[in-house]
Amino acid sequence: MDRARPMRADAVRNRARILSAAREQITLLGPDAPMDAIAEAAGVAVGTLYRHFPTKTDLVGAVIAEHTARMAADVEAAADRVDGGAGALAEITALVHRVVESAAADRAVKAAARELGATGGARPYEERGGTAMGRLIAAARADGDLHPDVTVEDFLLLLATAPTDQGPAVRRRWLELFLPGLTARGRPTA
Amino acid sequence: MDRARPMRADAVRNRARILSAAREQITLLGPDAPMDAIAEAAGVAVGTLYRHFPTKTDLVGAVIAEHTARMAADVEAAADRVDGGAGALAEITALVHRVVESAAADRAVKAAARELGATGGARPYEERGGTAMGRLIAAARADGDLHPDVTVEDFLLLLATAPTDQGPAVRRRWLELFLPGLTARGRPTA
DNA sequence: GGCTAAGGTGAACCGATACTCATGTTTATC
DNA sequence: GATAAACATGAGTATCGGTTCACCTTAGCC
Repeated sequence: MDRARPMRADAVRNRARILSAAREQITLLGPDAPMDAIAEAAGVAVGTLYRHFPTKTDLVGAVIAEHTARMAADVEAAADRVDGGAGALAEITALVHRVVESAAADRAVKAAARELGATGGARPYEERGGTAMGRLIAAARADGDLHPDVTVEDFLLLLATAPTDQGPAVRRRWLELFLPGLTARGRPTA
Repeated sequence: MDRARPMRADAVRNRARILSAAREQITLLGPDAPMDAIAEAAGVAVGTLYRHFPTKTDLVGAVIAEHTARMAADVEAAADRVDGGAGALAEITALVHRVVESAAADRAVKAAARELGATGGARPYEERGGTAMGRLIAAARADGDLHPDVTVEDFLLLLATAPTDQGPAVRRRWLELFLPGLTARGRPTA
């Protein structure tokens, strides 16, 4: 593979512009942002857009794949810091706050993805993030800071249900209510 | 007011059928269920549908108003039981489970309402529900079972973020994680 | 039973939006 | 700097869904 000759320079540039414009316009106009608007924002004709992404589902999928990759990298970095001796629970708490804010910023993109059934190429990143999250959970549990039955799925649930359509203050309050259910002190083991 | 003569019998019947069909079709086909599908399911022509509800927003608004009324009645009943001597925290817990399941059943309707900005005539019911919820909170706090800083808004946040797009088991787990943040034992007062 | 206003009908209208394709332009290679 | 393969263009197509309206039907009252 990789037999094909490299993309032409202008094609590379346009592809990047389209991805950026898609994220921008979806955030601005909502999940139903028209392809025409995305094309115009990218400074490109619709036909070009469709050359790079044959379908809107493909385009949105590519945008969430980028998002997921960023998230996964953040989780991995946190797990690495914990391996380096940092406090696991503190890392998790800070990470969760960051990830939730990040999800809120891209909430329209996620809505578009759900609406279209777009998974893009996000799957591998999801797995990497999940693995790293598992490391963090194990470390925090070893410290005795996390309730023993807490799993990666619980954190995905947290991520999936965070109030992304409200302000940061609401999310902080929400986490203040949610996180105790995950910690050892917050919820009795019984 | 109420000066107008009563609705014709067939009009009353059709109105009810339309509301029922709307709920059914939106649940079945998603938030974007076409008006034509709703009309057909109601056994009525589109024109009739538009006679009763001039706009899709009005129709969806009427459906969520019904939903909200049911919820509010449930909250008030619980508050009344607590006034009658029932345990406040237990009532709240059971209530929250019921309300969340109910919200899950009508999740597509709520999505449609959000999408259209339809508030319908739900406002008064929201207020009645809020007032009753306040009574429940006060009672539970008096029992020393609820964290002192918990408000009605916190419960609205819970309701707004419940994972309605997943199975009941996931919601049970989610509540298991969330509720400790509201109780006195679950979260340190410090 | 006949009258009339309230109610019902559904084909047609209209705007929006994802997607196509015939044609023109540019990059990269020799 | 000429050539061919990539790439870009954007007017046009197809479809879909909310809404309208001129005309028909029926309930309810005398």
